[in-house]
Amino acid sequence: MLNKKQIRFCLDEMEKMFPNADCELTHSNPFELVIAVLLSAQCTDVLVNKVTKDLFKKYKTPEDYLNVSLEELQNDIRSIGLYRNKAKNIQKLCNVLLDEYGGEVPSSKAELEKLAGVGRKTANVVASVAFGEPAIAVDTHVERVSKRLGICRWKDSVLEVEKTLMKKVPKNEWSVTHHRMIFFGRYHCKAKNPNCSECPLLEVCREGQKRMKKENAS
DNA sequence: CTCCCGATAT
DNA sequence: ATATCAGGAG
Repeated sequence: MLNKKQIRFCLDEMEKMFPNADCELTHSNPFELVIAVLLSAQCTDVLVNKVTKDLFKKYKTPEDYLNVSLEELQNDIRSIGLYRNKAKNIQKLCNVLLDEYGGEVPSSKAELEKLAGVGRKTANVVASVAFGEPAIAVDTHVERVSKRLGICRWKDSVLEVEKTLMKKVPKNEWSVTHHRMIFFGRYHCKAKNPNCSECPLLEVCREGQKRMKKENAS
């Protein structure tokens, strides 16, 4: 496991690599962000943005999503994948926003997590990006990077990864760290061909050193 | 744990 | 062909 000093080194190097890391989901208000993050499950941001470009022109309010049939909404988001669940969840979510929150998106993580299709990760993203609340959303990239570097254990659940990160990263850096880890995972420490040979974190990365050793042997 | 699921990279 | 993508619900 990495010690405090090594983790500090990782965070600083990630900042150098991605000084402008930020949310890459196109949105202009909290409601659009909730929809975008819900759609982003098991799907790339690039594809989500492609779909929401037209979607957000057609649907501005919760009422708009409820004034069409489920089939029509499914069709409008079909290329995203998992579209049946996502369309159903969007309409459920819109009903609750109108019934319980006056059509507005709640700002607390606890309230967000009650919404259909919104789990812990999505709630963390919305609370952090839309409302400035400190949070570390653990998605596939944050999980992979944390485990490869040795910030947490391989067998840890996403919740355990989040707890570890909250403990080891200063609270005022949670949101930026979360975004830097996503960029690092998305563009450098990729799932398939991580660029270990040109990685500034190699000296502290257990997985990177293992991969380099294997590469030299072959 | 399984299922949902199309687009893209490799 | 197959793995992967800002996961969540049952």
